[in-house]
Amino acid sequence: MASPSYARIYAVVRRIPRGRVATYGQVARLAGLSNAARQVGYALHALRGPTALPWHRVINSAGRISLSPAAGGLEQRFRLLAEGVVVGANGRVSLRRYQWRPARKRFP
DNA sequence: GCGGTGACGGTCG
DNA sequence: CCGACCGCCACCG
Repeated sequence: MASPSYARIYAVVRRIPRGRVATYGQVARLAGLSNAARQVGYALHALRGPTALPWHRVINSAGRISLSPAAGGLEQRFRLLAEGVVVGANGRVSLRRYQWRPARKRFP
């Protein structure tokens, strides 16, 4: 990770509980960043390769897997299903049921 | 330094 | 429920 922003982003992603999901924008806000949803996607993309980070728990605000199947969307779907998150054939996930809702929003 | 780009998001038709 | 547009902003060639 080259920037402190990435570190913050990764720290938030790491807190997403198993079986729950968070949106890119949500991660950005929780990381104390602003209008940085796009950066979150970039930070995750920068991981490339095996990682302990639960990157698959991050989806877009529409409640869908944003990553193309070939680029990893398939794996993401697979991982989510493995932890009990229902994913529709079109990559659809019910935010209503699975979105992570931390007790406190943002950190001081 | 500049312009294109994208694992985004909100709005509008 | 789409798709088109636009605002955003760090990366990369």
